[in-house]
Amino acid sequence: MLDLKFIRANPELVKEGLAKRKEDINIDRLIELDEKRRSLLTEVEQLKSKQNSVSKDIPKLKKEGKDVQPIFEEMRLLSESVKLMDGQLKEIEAEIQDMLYSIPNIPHPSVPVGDTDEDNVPVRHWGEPRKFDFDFKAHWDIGTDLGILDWASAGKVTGARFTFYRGAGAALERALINFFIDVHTKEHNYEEVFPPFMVHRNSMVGTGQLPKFEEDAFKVHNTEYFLIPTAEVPVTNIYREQILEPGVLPIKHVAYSACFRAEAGSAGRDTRGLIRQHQFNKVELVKFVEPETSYDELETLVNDAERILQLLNLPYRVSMMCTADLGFTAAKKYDLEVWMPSYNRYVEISSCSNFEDFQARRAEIKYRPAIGEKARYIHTLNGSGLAVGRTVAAILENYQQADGSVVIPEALRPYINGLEKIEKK
RNA sequence: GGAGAAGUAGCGAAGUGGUCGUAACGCGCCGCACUCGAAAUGCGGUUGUCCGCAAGGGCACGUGGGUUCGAAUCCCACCUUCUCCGCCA
Repeated sequence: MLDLKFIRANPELVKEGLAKRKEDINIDRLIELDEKRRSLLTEVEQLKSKQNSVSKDIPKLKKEGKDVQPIFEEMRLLSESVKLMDGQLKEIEAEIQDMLYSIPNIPHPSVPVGDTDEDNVPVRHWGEPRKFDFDFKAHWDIGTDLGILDWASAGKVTGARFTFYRGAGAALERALINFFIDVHTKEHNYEEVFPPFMVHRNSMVGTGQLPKFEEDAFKVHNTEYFLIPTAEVPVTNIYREQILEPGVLPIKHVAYSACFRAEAGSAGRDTRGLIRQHQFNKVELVKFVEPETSYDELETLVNDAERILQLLNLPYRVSMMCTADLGFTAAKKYDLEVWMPSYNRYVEISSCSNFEDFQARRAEIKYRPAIGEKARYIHTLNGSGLAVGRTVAAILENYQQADGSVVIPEALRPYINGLEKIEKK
């Protein structure tokens, strides 16, 4: 959410930002509503002030034995017009709030303007895509052939876009989760959190999934709860409606969670394999930082996520997302994209974003720079560190052997009982 | 799921229809004094937010409604926490 005062003071800047995103939102209408609101507010507050001062005098007058009935009559009328105006005010404020909730973040000046993912800008590459001297397979075939990914059972038990991991596959998934968390807690100093996988509506609004993207989320029947699309939601909302004390920033959390996404509008895309599931595992990094440091923190966040791919020796590249791929809440976003032989391209495995104060303003997260100073909004950032299912896919494809087996990356072996290779039984 | 109790400043807590919510009192925190320094003591300060250039004003006692000239206080609904019972991994 943008600051209404900022919009009021910089309407052209906001319009430019929206134009870069091809968003058509009537900012003039918003400013007009804001003006209406403020004049109505001034008016009703004057009436309330009168109400208060008269109310204060009534006990005195009563004590003096004066007749207060005429004053009651007058005040009743006053009270009625206050109620009426409060009602109008509430309507205007609701409309303003709706608009503010639907305005995306303004892209950072360094973000390239673009129309499609083709306009994203590769920043750096790491590792070389492997040259195969045999007919390599896609991960869904590798997984099926090794008996470690069971699509058929998941289809029967639940439906499309779900899978069973079996045997060494299940162990691999579990090992990756532990490996990721260990690297981030031990090497990068993140505090581990294990969050609830369901949250209520306010939390989803706080991080920006709602109200605009309700069709992307799974809502739990008979409750007001939503299945989380990412651990970002519960973890960021830990600090909702809070003023953080001086000295506690930066706060860094790493959280494993299952993630649930309806994938509305993605029918027919990536239907095979682990790339686009309704449920997947992810280890998420979330940072709460002072505004002055947030862009430096974004760079280290990306580095923290990259470290995992380097340890696993998976070739990847880092891309800066253009305005078309930025997402609603981000001011700037880097994707880590891992080389996926079956796609013959790099595939997103982590998104790292700086939201600046966009989420903090929605979720009311502030900090006090020093004792006695005024509270300010913090900046929030998060990034995948990494998506687990996609990592399994990348390992299966990049580490496959001519005989159909898959070598386990060395760094991972301590987490999977020293297993060196997954072979067909 | 059933019964009961409770939600007021960073924490504890007073206030049960008005003239103390810039919210008693206590703790904590900040400053000053005393001290070589510290402790103790004393004095002062210490919520957030909105409108406004300012002066000033509005709002907030878990949340949302209602009653009333006036609500922390009365009524209704909901949320959360605690205790007991039931059930359960």
